Amino acid sequence: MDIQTLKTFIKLAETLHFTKTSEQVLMAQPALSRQIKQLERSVGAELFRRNKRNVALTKAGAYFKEAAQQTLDQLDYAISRTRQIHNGEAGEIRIGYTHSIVQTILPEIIKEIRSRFPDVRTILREMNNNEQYKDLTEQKIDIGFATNPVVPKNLKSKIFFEDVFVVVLPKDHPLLKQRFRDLSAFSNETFILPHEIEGSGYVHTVESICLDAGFFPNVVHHTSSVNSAFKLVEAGLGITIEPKGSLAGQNLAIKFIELNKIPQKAQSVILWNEHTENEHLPILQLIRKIINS
Amino acid sequence: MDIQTLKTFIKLAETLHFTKTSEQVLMAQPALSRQIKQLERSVGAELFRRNKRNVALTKAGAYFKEAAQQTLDQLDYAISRTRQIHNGEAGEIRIGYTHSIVQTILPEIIKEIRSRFPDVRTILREMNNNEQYKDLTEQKIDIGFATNPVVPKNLKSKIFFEDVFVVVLPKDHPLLKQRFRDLSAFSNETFILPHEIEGSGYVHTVESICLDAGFFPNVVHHTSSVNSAFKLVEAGLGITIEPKGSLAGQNLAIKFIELNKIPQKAQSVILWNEHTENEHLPILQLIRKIINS
DNA sequence: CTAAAAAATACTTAATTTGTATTGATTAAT
DNA sequence: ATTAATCAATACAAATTAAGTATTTTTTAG
Repeated sequence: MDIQTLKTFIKLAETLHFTKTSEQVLMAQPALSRQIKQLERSVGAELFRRNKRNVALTKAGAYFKEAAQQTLDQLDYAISRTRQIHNGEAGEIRIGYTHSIVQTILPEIIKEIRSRFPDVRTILREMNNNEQYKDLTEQKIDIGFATNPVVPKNLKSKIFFEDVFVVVLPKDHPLLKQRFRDLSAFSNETFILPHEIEGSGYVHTVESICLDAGFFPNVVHHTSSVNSAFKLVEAGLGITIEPKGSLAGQNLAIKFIELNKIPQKAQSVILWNEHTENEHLPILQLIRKIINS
Repeated sequence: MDIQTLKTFIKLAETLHFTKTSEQVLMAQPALSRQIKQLERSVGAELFRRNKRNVALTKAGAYFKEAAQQTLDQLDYAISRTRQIHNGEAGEIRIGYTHSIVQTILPEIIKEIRSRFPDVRTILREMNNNEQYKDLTEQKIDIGFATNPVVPKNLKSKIFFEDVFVVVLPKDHPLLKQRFRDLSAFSNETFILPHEIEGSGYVHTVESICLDAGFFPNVVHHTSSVNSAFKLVEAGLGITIEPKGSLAGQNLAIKFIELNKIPQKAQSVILWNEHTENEHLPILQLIRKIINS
């Protein structure tokens, strides 16, 4: 049984006229007659009542017309939905991200994906860099947003945002009154290292900043969130080094000094697995457009 | 796009093995490869990811498999339901009947139809003989049960039950004490004619019974139901002539005398239109079996 | 009573699909 | 490391299937 045959049957059931229908579907009348007869045989029911001149639907035919129409509608929907999924216009995209990305560009990306691809469900999961490597490799997520990652060679990556590091100090810190020259002035301070991101080069990057200034940081606190690190700084328990963007929107008694002369930067990186199905290409392109603007 | 192709696709989506699937569906492997490729073209999406040795479903393919399965299930159901309707095993049958049939065989017939053809919806409508002729001709009902009908020649009919007429009298009627010879004894009585059934020969039949006895009945009341006729008889307002079966189950102060010598009988007749679709043939056959037993 | 119309047949032609043989490429085994 | 085996794709010929043309039959309209 052919789909086209069902469509033709429905046309015939509407016109109840073999000749007219055969013209509409661009085939010869005898071919139509045979096709319908064969359909009736394969369904196992008389669908039309013919009396040499008039054609009428039987009860069975009337029912089958409605049912076939429904079936075809369902199939049409399935096909277009399948095509959408193929084109990355539907389905779902699973995104892993580190906490700090939420502070920067992730909300905008999600908003854009939702408006451009309304049929795509975005599944978000906060995870550290290591987990992103693993899930990308196992194709459990489609895109990762990592922070200062050490990218495994089986994954592709692109830095899309770089931020300068700043030294964060309580607002009454004595060194704020002097002109800042370099980080060595803080060699005797106690350090609060921001959120420990496993598998990232983040901690290592901060350490290397200090080492470049000639000392190894005396870390006394590890915090899980940026804000709690700032709270500790405000309370005078130490100082910290953070990307400048982290300070946005807080209202604490802290000050910062930009480290714009050092080579280290806080990097936001997008990660993907090029062996994953390329359905998400349109979304990757969209993201590329956003992060380049 | 062919239905068989969809079935084959689903098999392949399950085995993920062209060669095995081709054996299962009894076709050569290259044919299967081509068929699937053509399916992918007509759907407009890559359904399988092949890398020269392994076959895997794409996201789109996984979705399409589920959707196609649903579609095929729906079509299967539609086909079997269509076939059922064709065979008279499903759908609906519309039955018209006169009041007096309810007294006799109709309940049994309905019960049997329901148990033998559970998927057939029985639509019952009480109507007089004339209405049955009209609705049968216009194919608004499928079967009619009429009482003493004058059958139009475009309809088929079969008498399935004959009842003797009885004269119904109040239990203290003087003539009950004498031996009954013939109806002429009641020539001076006032008559209550039972329910007026339009278009039937019913009234005419009763009249002819009296005429055969040598008088024309003096009708003073027309009643719509058998029971109210009996009530009037009980109250002494007159006598009536009814089929014997009508007396079943009543508990009034009335008596009856059988008219078993006269040729007139109360006839229950089944009517149908042979130009109607023959889907109801199995039901007609069932009814025939019931009324012959 | 004739002509037109509408669906079904008969027969030929065209198109599509299938199968066989083969290729290319990858994995497993000796 | 080389060979054998496995698996899907390609090429071409064969067969099946469906389509078209011409014709027939029956019914309705003028």
